[in-house]
Amino acid sequence: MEKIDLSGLNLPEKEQKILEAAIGVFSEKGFSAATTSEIAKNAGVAEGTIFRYFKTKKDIMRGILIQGIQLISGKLVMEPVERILLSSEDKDLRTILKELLYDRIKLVDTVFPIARVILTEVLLNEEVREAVYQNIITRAIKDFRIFHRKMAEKGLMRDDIEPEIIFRSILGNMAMFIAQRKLFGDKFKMDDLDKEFDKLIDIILYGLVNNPATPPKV
Amino acid sequence: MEKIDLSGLNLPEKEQKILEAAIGVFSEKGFSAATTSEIAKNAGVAEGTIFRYFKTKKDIMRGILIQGIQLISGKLVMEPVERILLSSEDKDLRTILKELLYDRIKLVDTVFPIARVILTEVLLNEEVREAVYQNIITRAIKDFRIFHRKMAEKGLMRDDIEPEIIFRSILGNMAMFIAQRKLFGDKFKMDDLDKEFDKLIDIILYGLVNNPATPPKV
Amino acid sequence: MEKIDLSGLNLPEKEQKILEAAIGVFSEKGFSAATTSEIAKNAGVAEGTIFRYFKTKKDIMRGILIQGIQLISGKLVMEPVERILLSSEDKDLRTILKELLYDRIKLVDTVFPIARVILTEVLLNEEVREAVYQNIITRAIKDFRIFHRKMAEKGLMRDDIEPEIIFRSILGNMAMFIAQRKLFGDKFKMDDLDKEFDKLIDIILYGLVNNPATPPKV
Amino acid sequence: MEKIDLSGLNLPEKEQKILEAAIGVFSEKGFSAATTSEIAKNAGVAEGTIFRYFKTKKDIMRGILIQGIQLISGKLVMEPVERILLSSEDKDLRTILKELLYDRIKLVDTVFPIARVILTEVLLNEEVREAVYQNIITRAIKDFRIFHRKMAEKGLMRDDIEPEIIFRSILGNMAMFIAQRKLFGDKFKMDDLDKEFDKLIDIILYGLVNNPATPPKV
DNA sequence: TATGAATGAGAATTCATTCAT
DNA sequence: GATGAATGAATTCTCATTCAT
Repeated sequence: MEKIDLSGLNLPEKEQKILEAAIGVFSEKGFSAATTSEIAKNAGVAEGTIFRYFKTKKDIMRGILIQGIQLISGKLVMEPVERILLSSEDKDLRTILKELLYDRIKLVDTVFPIARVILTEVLLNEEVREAVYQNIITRAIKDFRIFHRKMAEKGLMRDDIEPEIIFRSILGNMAMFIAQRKLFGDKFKMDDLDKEFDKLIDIILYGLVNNPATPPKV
Repeated sequence: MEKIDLSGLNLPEKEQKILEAAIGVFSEKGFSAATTSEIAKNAGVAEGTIFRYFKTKKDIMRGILIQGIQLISGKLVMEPVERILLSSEDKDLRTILKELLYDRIKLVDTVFPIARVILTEVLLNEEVREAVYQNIITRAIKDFRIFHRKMAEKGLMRDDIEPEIIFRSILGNMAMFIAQRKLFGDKFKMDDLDKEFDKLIDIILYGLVNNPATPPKV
Repeated sequence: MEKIDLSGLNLPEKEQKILEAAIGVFSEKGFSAATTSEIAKNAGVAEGTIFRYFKTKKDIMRGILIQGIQLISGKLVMEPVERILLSSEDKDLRTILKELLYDRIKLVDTVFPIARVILTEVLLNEEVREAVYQNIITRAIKDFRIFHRKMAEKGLMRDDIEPEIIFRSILGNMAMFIAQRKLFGDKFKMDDLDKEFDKLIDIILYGLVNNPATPPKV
Repeated sequence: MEKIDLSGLNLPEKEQKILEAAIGVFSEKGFSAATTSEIAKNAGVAEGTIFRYFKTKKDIMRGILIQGIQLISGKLVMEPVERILLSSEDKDLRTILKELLYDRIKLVDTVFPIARVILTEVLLNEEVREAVYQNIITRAIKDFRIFHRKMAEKGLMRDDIEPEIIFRSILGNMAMFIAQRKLFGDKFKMDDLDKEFDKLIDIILYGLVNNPATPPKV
């Protein structure tokens, strides 16, 4: 079972173990099909112990979402984006994007289980949707807007379409790329990761039209 | 509750009712949290009746997937794509795409519940993933390849990147667009659908770079 | 285990069996210490069956209280009292009381388990107290008031003390008599029931003072 | 929460606190529904500490019963009755009874929680019934017999009925009076306590018959 | 001695599935 | 075929009790 490391969060040892185990089980079976008995076994604690840390099974999910959203909106979104925004002064868009994507995709790779838990819940649960929107999406969009303005001012990014829509497109491209790798990875022969990235970025940057003005790919 | 119409499939009346009800309940609660009792109530049959048509609850899901995949790969993928391929001789790519998307998005709108059921299962269930891959994805890619070759030959679509990747990009853009509308629809003020489509297509076609060669949008 | 017969209530067969079993178990162990598993076993049904008839264990208690209060306020209080009131025209108070007590005590004997359940709950549960007060006590007092007025008019019952207080005294005497028999029955050698009744009534009628005017007991 | 003071018993401080807390919780919820965790919280000790003083939860109940019975049979029964027996030489029965009742009822008022615990257990538990019988009832009856003989010799109390039965009647009257006050106190408008006592005693002494020989009440 | 985290047996409750009608 | 009452295995959750610190 894939395990995600929450040791950076300074939770009590058992709580951390329970959350990590729960992420694994929820990720594989979904919330309803997961049992507290299996979570306990995977966490290496007694079933009763779970309920000392989480009043109900639902509260375990809440715990995951809180930690997951924190993890994602912290490490995953805010920090690297700000880092890249600050250091991107003299790089071209392709380089920046590639750097960004590299970082992002590696990260998503490591947080895939928790991301899948969140995604499944987003599909089924209005409340979680709201939380994700408030805590992840709005912050990401805010960050992207700043980045977009900077790029647009330099003439590197189009300005005729709202940044939200551009952001959505980037997200869609990346999400599909990740989905393909994680869910159907064995079914597509892929080039090495670097070449894949170049193609992905190329599409994101220039679209699918055969444009003579398109600069040559790396 | 959203209801999907399976009357085109010539199933026995009760079986069809049960499937339609199950799609609704599975879509809202997920497979495990859905109860056969609620499905029965929504279908207007006795709980026992369900088990005359489906040996187990899992078999209901199988029934949905079979019908859903059939529905999607039939009405949703093959037929319209072929229609567009045959009639696209003298249209430019934007027109074709817009037509295609219009159709697709309307369709996805109507089959959203079943799509959500399939998507959730794809996330959790290797077996379903396999079925979806075999029945939907490969067929769609095969179709797209034909379309791509035609477009590339006319110089309307780039040829330097594999059609699978182009297809993935289109899919990612569309999926994100739909997800935004269906899951967070109340949170974004949108233009009217037509303008949204234009922007979406514009991004798909030309990417996010501020390219002087980009033709003016409608 | 003592069993009470609820067949006069026209409940569904299983519901009746469950209630009867629950009365037995609640009566012996109290509500909290009773388990649904034991109730099921005593009722001869599967544990799950209980929850088709009663949503929760608390609802079983509610069912008992409803049936019990109905039973008591119907058969136990209203009907016989009215019967005795109507037929008491030419009897003296001792005869009436004896008749009344005979009837009451036999009845209480048969409904002892349910009475014990109600009594225990009355001690612990404000809500039940309220229900008992509304449904049993007020009705009993109302009846007694009518009876008291009639007796007082004939000069057979004292009129210088509120009927509620007289009623309370009768109740207290009877309750203690029953409690002694049911809870400590093996510890006191008793005369035969008839003699016991005479003494009980004698005390109720004339008190404990050595009153020369006291008529000779039977 | 009502708290009973056990400081006269010279128990270790923590044991006393635990017993006092347990009386409160048992009295409100009954034995089974009470949790050791709540007892610990109310006692201001850790949950584990309870089990240093009492091997099991049942042993807490045993501790309460032992202390309670001791308390009742000591302070409540023996001492005051003896006091009254010794000092009653020249008082009439009404005065003696009133004095006795005043004392008793005040006392019962203060020990209501523990009395409720004992009563509930008496209803459910044969063992406790036995202990109460041996330690409280027989002693009380023995005392009352002495009192009764003295009164009967003076011609103040009837001699034609066994003292046990007279005692039972007094007890029943008092118990019902207390029950009404404690359990349904808010539902009956009462006179002031003194008048209530007079009526109660009047009924106990003279019964409910309209007896011309009955002396006028105070 | 006191603590309170951890335990796990046992309780209430749910629900897919069966089957007599 | 259709029904829905009955089932009981499985699940979540509680809580008395233990024990390392």
